[in-house]
Amino acid sequence: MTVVQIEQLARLRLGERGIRYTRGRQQVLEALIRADGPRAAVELHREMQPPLPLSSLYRSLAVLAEAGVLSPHHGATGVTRYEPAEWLIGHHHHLVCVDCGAVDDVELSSEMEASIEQVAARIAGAGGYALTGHTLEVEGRCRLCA
Amino acid sequence: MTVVQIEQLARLRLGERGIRYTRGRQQVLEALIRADGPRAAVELHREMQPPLPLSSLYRSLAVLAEAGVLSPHHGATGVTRYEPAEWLIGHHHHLVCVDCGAVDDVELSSEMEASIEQVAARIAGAGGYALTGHTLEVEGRCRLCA
DNA sequence: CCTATAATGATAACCAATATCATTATGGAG
DNA sequence: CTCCATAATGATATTGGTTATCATTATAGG
Repeated sequence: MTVVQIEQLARLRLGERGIRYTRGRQQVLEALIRADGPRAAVELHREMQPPLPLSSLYRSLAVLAEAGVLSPHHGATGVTRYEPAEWLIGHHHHLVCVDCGAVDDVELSSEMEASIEQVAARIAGAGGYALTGHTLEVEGRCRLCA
Repeated sequence: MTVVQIEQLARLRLGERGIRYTRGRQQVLEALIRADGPRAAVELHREMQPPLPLSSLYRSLAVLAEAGVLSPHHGATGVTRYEPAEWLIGHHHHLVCVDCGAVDDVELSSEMEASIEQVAARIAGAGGYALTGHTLEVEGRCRLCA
């Protein structure tokens, strides 16, 4: 899936809900597509050119998440990171560095994914929950922090 | 493992580090042992009798986490929940309600746990990380929110 | 082109969490 | 047991990420 294709789908989804795909929101989504993992508002603000005002940035993130285009992830120290939703960039898991907090996206082979899904279904069933999703958070020390 | 046994181990660990196991810290740990899942400072504050001051409560949580007695978990809306570390209450996973935010602890059969560990090791290896741990977060809707 | 509505962005407000610091409690030495 | 050095407490102030407010600006449809 190319960047353009993803944007196409996102624009469509927003259109269905009467939400405009404005320049600012485009900037945010594109930055998140290019990033290879979840990013926080402050991080995006630093690396965006021109730098969207923080208030608009936060609102854009909230709007896009509300529309299901972005998924929020809650990391350490109370910061919320966002990335394009799974229906846009595919189902994946996260590899988190316990030292520096870096987050990498990881895709699994279908066999591994299947075994995890099976476990998740069992857990949900045992607890009387209606399963809606799962994430395997793998923690470790990245090469730089080793 | 009984509550008393867990407290014994915690007290020992604190003692090794020259940290006192005071009444306030005891209250916090006991409340978290009784709770069957992670709890936030505010939640503990509500259900503790007598209600430890929030400032002390936050500090106790930080001290106990720093000493490795508690593990922090970062949930939605930027709140941090704590629970006794796994070496005290055993390795487990979390079942999170996407609606009300309730969190239940779940233990897996050794076979399921083994398969997840295998996947985690693969992921860490592929990303060049030194594996330190993993958590499978299963999301669903609890019975009350169904 | 006009108008209704959505989006923006500067500013203020919010709230969980942390830092400060004077006071109190604790455990060991004498 | 008493004294003392040190740790812990708790009221208060502060921080920092995030959200709300609201006047201004931009956009889509008629």
